[in-house]
Amino acid sequence: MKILAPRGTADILPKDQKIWSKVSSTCKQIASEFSYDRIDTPIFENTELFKRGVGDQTDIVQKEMYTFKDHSGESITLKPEGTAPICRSYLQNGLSNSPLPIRLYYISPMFRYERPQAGRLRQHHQFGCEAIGDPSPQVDAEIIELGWTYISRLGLKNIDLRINSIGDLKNRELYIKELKKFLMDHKNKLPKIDQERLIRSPLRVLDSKEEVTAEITKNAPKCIDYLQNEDLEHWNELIEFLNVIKDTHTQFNYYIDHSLVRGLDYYNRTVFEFQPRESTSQGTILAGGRYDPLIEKIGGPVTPAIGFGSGIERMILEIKKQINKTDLSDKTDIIIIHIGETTKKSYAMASKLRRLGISTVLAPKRSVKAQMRYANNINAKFVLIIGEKEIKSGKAQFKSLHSNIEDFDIELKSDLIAKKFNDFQKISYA
RNA sequence: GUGGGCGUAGUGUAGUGGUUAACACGUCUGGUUGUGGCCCAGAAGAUCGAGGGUUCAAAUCCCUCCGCUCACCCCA
Repeated sequence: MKILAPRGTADILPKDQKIWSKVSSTCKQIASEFSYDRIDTPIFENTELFKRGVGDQTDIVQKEMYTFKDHSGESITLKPEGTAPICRSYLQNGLSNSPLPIRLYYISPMFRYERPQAGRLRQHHQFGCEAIGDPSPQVDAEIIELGWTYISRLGLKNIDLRINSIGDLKNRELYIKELKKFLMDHKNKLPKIDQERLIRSPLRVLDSKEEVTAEITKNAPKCIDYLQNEDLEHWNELIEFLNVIKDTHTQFNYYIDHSLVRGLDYYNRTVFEFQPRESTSQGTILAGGRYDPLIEKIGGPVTPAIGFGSGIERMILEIKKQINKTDLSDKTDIIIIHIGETTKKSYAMASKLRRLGISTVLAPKRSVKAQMRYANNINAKFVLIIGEKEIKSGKAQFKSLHSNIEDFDIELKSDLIAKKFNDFQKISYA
């Protein structure tokens, strides 16, 4: 029986490493532009953190966590999301004593026991940013702009921001009551699944995929109509900020989505998602919101905060969908072809060239024809041919496989070869 | 957790009861003596996802399991 990777996990193969490192270096670059500092928290945490932070009744905690007891009987959970651990670390390490808001980002694997499908894995990776300690809408705007900058820097087009406000707990309760009342009036017309949802979590009826329901909820009461005082002010001001962002980023586009509700308990006020315009069901590539109640829930002082998480695998899916597939794997700069009893000397030459920063391989010991074929098949840029003749004369043939540079002889000195190679590189980019 | 589709060489597919499972791409070798890409010839590579059952005979029919995939639930 072959051993396979566990369900819902994936190897990141050599051919994909280049795009992965491109995405993660973009994360770091953008975070740094916005002055966010990196933080890493452990892969696992005490289970209690997620129960209190994410919410005991959420699907994530109820059925999706990788939870186990360690040898001391402690209940441990592989992190299903990034925000609660950051807040835990923020409290534990006294980051609350730094000038607030503090700006943090992370890149980390996440674990959720779910049924895998396109864009959904049991282990996936998230890039996330959190700004802790500032209640004002300018930070909401900053976080959203950061997310947008990240997306557009990766070259993605046709991505929309959906945004909504779910206010605070009090007006949300009031709103839910009104929404329930409204939906009850149409209960008989609702599909079974939404009748159930109406009882379990009425907000979910809003983003139902049933057409009948969508038709009905068009006229449903809207959450933002129930915002009051500071919540309303916050919302209105955020919209102004969004318009500022729109003025400075040509492709930026947002729309208010009254059906947008998020599945984690800690959110309040601002919630948002970035989604490709033509996306399937797992299309959301970046999502977040304000989570002012969270830190208090896990035992800290009342502390406002906002952030987002972005799935790297989904991001890469979207990049692959949108951007022409050029061969992204690294190319060999020089391959050395060796004939006769020159293998040791050729080996030494490869070694020297590498130390000069040139990606070099020694061709496998086969016939010259086969070595050349190999050189071509791995897409090497140049070939250096070393035979007994060359060792005697001290000069070897240097040959380009792609450009129309003519073959020529070059002295068998690594620094000269390296220099020549680098000169050619410059020409080809000019 | 629920429901649909699918598992045949590295990859993509054909084959729907009957002799050594086919094709394309990829890989390797060769097409005289030390030169790639095109072309030609050849080779290697598959316990037909696993286990069980029906049958004289199973890749093909049935059952179970595993995996992939799509949708739902939910989410990045």
